[in-house]
Amino acid sequence: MTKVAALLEGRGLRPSHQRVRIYEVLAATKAHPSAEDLWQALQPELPTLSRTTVYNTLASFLGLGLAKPIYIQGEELRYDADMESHGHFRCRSCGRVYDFPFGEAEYRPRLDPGFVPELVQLACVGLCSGCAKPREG
Amino acid sequence: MTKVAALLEGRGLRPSHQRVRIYEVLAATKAHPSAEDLWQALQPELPTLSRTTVYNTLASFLGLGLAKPIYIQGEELRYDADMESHGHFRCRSCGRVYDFPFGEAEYRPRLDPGFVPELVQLACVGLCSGCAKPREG
DNA sequence: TTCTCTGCAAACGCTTTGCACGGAT
DNA sequence: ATCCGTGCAAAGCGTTTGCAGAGAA
Repeated sequence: MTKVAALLEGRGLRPSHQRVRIYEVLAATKAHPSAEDLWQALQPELPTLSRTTVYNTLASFLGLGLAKPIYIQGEELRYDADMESHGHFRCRSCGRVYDFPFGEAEYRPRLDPGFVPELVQLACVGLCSGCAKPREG
Repeated sequence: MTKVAALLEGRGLRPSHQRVRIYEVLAATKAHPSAEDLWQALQPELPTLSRTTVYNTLASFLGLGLAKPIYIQGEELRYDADMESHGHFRCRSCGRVYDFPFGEAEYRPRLDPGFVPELVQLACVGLCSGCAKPREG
């Protein structure tokens, strides 16, 4: 039993080959893949894998706290197996999404009394270091 | 010529009755309406108004800096005619979206060197004052 | 056998596009 | 007469749902 299989089983999810591989691919990347990205990445080794299974599996991961959804400006939903609190920076030139650290404490919103924040998300759009200075370097 | 008509004309947009009314309804609310919301709100007075026109018009407003798009956790796109910088709080119980003040300066993300943020968005999900303490008051 | 998982196909909700009519310049 | 604006209908995209067959327990 692999580590990932044990992890899934520990959350009450049967560690099917599909689920294990979807989790492994998701956890191995920092590219914040969409469902489609994951499906494409797995096509070579699992040519019969259906998008439905990817969607189903990702939905289970979200419910079980194994992954977080990343909503970026009306784009397709992306997923992240890194459960640490962090912000996301999307480069408007190359489209890549980068993490950056942030403690929720330092971005505490100035809400009216009685409002209870449960989730604080910080998102940036701009130019990444690679795209901002193409002539330097 | 009304104030709104002049505003639209000043941006090079012909102040048709539809456009003027869409802008007026958008500017008069703090509810961050979706295209569908605006279309519904205008049905009584403009029963022939099409959704397409609402979408077209809102797209022009965005392009001309007359409104801002609000992307909330995979929900339908909402619009805001308030161009001031502010965060959005969505109550997960009642679904309402509230503004809260924030200067981008106080939420400056800790990005790696070379990254150039152009837009910083802070979004919260939680319970609003009305839903957080239903028994008090 | 029973129950979950899988995956095809169809439906779905929001948004965009193609196109033709109509009204303004 | 020429444009731009409008609005119907259809397409598009990401995602969800219905259902039947496959596979594990």
